[in-house]
Amino acid sequence: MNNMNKEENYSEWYNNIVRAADIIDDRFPIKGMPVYKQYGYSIIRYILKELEILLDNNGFYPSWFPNLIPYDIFKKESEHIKGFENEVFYVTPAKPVEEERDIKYILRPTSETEMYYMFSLWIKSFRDLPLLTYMTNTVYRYETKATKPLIRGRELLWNEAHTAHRDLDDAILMINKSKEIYSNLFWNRLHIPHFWVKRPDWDKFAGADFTYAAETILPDGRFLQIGTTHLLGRNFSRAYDIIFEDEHPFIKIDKDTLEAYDQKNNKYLINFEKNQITIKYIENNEIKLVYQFQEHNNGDINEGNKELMKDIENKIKSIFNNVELKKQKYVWQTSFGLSMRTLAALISIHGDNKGLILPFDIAPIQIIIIPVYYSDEDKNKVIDYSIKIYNLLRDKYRVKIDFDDSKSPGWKFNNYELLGVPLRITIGKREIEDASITISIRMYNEKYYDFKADIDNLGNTIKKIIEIYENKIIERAKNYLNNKIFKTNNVKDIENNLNANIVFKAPFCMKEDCAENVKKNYSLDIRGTDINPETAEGKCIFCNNDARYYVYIGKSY
RNA sequence: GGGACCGUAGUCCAGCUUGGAAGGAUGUCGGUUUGGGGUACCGGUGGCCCCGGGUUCAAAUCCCGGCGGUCCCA
Repeated sequence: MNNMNKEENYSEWYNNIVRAADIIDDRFPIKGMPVYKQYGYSIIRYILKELEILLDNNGFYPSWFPNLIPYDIFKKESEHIKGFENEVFYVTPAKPVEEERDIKYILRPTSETEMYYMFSLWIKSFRDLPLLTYMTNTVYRYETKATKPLIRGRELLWNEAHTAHRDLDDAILMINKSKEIYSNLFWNRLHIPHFWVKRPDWDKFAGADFTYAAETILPDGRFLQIGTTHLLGRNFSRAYDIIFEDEHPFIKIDKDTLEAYDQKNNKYLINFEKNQITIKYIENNEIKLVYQFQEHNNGDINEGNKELMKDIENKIKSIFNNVELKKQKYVWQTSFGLSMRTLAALISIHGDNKGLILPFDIAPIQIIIIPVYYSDEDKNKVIDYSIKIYNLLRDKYRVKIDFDDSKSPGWKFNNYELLGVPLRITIGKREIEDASITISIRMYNEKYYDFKADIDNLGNTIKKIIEIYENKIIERAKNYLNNKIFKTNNVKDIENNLNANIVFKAPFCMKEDCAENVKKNYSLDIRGTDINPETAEGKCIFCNNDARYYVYIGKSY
């Protein structure tokens, strides 16, 4: 290993550790397509398993769609193709490509298009909704820039979830649910500090109405997106004809009719705002919200209350002449994904100069038993005793004894530290003599911390020690972001800290050309606003236009 | 999109400027030793010097093209 100093040179440390700890082997001769080795792939499987259990518990079911997508199906949604067409791998069946029409298939860069083609065949009734499915798979994007194992590659191992809903409200609930699921995984299982931002419009997923992203910050002060969730609205259902017949019709009233009606009748309160039309109905001197339609609806009005709906349906029909009642509706959709960048974040944030540090649940080896002996006579006793301990633990934990005679105990200590094994049990003459064991905890940048324990109450002792171990990781994770975000109202603070390995939070105008200037002048990205935005009373620190919110600004992967 | 640097044993690298017998460390294998924080020593093993073309009596070395990688800037 060249450099294992995380503080000194994070990038080099990272590249070294993913190789040394047997996560990946990137000598496979295609750029951005490393081989996942047994130890790394095991960790990945434990992470994905935790995620899949969470999805299953929330009503999702797994599915598999082919790796190839017919080119003409891929091309249906115009915004989507704009975002991806320059980075897809084209596949042709044993024939040289001369023109575009020779391209038959693409390797999926993400699965919206192929899945939604099928959704349109599957979804016929409101009873088919919501449709919730996920797929753990690989997708392919022809990255031309620098690739980095697990962070940016041409083959991307991830889990993508796709949903279809009756209405906007239900889709929004799913967006929130997806954030909960991901944050649950990040905080409770993996202890990865993160926060959610809303991407600026110019940076949202191609084909989405909006995109939320879970961001963390790596030790070098750059953002790493570890999860995203998109409100797809009805952009894809329109392109792929995902239409269902609903219980109630929606009511299409043209704007002129509504406005004319509003002026001569005060029974219905019809309110036009910037992006929203609200219709309220007065009954028994009570004002009830009847319809609300936002820009997503694009002229269609969603029902609120079911019973009221039928009633209103008839009333509206009797009042307006040119009202159109339709039960055929386009579904509302969301999609969200979580890639093995999660593992990159886990390695980068928890790891130290000795190697990996893994949350207990996802460690491929949770407890390593290392026998220590000086003579053949001792050896037999020590190994018998080790097997005895192993048998006490094997049902509950992933435990392993290292019998390898060709490596010294010291070598093994260092090796399992590198692999991030949480607990180590050392067994030698001393332990046999007083029927004890020595349990040690993997510590951040320090030697293992030793505990002496009796065999009698081993189960409980181990449980307590696991708790100590986990709490140490959680404690560090909680404090991790404290010094990484610099909140400021002064552009000088940014200029003076461009090389400080931190990100900034500052009032920003949300204009794309201003963001382009920031990129040009400082090489910083406008990453997005908090999910619950922090109001800024003032001016954009870059262009001095009005700024409504604080946004996150920094370098990113 | 623009630029800089790099590719030599499984790994990390020296050699290239000034063309002339492919080197070291590490790993790996055999052995002795050692073992509670990467034991030490001895012996062996391992190379289409990234690929293709060119210049030359002669190319790891110089030139052109490609492939692969690292980093910086937009």
